[in-house]
Amino acid sequence: MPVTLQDVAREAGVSPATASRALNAPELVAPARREHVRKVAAQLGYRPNRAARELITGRTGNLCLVVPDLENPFFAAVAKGVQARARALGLAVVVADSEEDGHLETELVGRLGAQVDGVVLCSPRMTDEALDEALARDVPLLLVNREHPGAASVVIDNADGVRQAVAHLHALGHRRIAYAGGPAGSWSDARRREGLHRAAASLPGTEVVELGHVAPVFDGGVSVADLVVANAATAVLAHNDLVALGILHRLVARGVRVPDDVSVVGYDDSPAATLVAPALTTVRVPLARLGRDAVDALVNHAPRAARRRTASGETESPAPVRLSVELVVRDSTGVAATAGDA
Amino acid sequence: MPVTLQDVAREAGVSPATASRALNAPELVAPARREHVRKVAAQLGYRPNRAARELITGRTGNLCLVVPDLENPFFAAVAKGVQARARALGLAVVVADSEEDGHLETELVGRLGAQVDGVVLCSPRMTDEALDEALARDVPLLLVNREHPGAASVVIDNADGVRQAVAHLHALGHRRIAYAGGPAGSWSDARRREGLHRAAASLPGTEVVELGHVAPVFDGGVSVADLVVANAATAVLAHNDLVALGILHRLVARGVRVPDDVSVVGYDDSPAATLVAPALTTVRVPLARLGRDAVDALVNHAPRAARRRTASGETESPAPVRLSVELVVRDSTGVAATAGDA
DNA sequence: TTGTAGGCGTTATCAG
DNA sequence: CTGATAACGCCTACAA
Repeated sequence: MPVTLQDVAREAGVSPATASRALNAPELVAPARREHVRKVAAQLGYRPNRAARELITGRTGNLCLVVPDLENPFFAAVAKGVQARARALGLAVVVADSEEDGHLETELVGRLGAQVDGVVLCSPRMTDEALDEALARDVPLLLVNREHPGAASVVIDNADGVRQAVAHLHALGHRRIAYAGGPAGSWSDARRREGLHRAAASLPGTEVVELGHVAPVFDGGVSVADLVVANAATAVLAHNDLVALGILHRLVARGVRVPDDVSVVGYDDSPAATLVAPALTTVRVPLARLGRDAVDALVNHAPRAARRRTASGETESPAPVRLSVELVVRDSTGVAATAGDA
Repeated sequence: MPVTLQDVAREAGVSPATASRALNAPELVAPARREHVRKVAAQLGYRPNRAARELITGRTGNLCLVVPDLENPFFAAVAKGVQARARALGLAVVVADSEEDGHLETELVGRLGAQVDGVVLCSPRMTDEALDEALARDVPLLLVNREHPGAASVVIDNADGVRQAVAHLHALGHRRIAYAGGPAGSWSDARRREGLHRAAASLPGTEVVELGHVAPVFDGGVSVADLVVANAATAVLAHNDLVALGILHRLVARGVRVPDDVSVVGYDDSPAATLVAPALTTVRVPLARLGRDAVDALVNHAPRAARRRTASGETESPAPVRLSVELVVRDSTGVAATAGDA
């Protein structure tokens, strides 16, 4: 039987209203009383009942974070950032793992969205239509790693990351570069593909070999590594570090030397990137900041309806927060001894 | 303005009480009415207000999970398991990262514990005293990876894991085995140390070199690798895979060959273990199951007071759920060519 | 500056 | 089997 505000009020010899104000609106209460009430509350170990408060204020003090895979270091890092920033704001975080499944994701947003003040939806796998529906609910929704008309979002400069990677590989002499893309339907993958082709086009003599869509995990990389060799590419750019690591693994197992025969570049600079030797050259993404900024954007900006309508009736997106990325060169690209010969 | 139960009741032409029962206790309502109410509720898109329900039932439908570090693959995997099982039970999970800090951990349990139906506390860093206090609150608490008098817990057979690892190393010819232990105060580390010395004692001629307490992350491993060499150990057992990977990394960087010069064994078999070449020999822990069983134990077993008092007045712990572990031999131990020479 | 009173949406208790 | 009615703990006009 927990201590209620009534208990505090009685013990402090004031009315419940005064007790409430002493704790939530200190400036409305005479200093002496205020302090007295607060002291009593502390002594009694009073904890406000969130349900009661929520019932009347409509606010839960909870955020929800939905990610495709908690074990993926990328999402783990974002989750950590979200968690930290939310805590600093006095908010708790309900986390849900959608298992890379757009349908489950949609269901989770619907179910959990009803009991929180806002939802951070990270790298959504759901369709644009499903996103529209989710947006239509009255929960503030913030997208990480995807843009969508009418939705607030925090993204990274996907295209610039691949541009930097390709420029680096080109400088090393590579002319035939394979791309192990992300999951089919991945928004960031589409952005990177665009960036990749644009970058290649601006670098004369550079060819891109598309390896198709790859599961964004280690085994996904393992399964496409042979295609890199079969296509006579001298370098490969992977959708994320895990895929890059898988490629690296398979390449080494086949006796292909990295980076002498083939250079490998990852994306994210997740903690996994430095676990291996050769260490992964990768595009560093400000992971924790992605999470922190997502919370800030959600709290400050996306109050209820992120979308607005212009005079002409079109839906207008709030400008996405766009974070820059930076190539980190390590051993997995090195200087490609044979690249020029290809 | 969401649809309330009142709306449903009015629309269906029944009282709120009947509407409530039709949805939550179907057997108490005449079939025809029951279906009618349910249909109306569905049409109106009725969603029960959790706050109102919680206010009267006292149950939140939320669990809380506190881990030292979300980015550690061990905890990420446990979190994933907790998350999955909770969802299957219709529960949401509030996740908190304690940043390996016992004080923060204590605070989080206190703060979040008040708003959930139970807390899964994973690898607690807090003191026994703090644990006692946490247990004294009226939130069911379940410990993962730690035992404590009066607390329900799900653990692994820590000692048996090191026993298997040492037996393996011994069979390979190793006689001088270094141990890179976990964080100071870590319960599982203490269990493993015990197991280590017992195992070594039963294997004649085997010496254990204690390397002290190591931060349970990659860099922790990097920082103790040199001690392995300095102590002329031919094998090293690490507190977890991350530490093992750090050791591996530094060893390779120094030109020490693995496993030819030194064998390395990890613990957990987290996803990181297979990221490298040589792949890590490690003690496989059923990570997802740890999370699932934790939720099950919390829900089924730890209703309010996990502790009971015996006739004699002692506190009695419910028997911990103990999961077995299994050594997975991979390339990082191999056959130690020089081990016998040491 | 403080107290009183009403109600947020649900479920539980009872009477019918 | 069904329907009033009373809480649950808190906040917030409104009145004093």
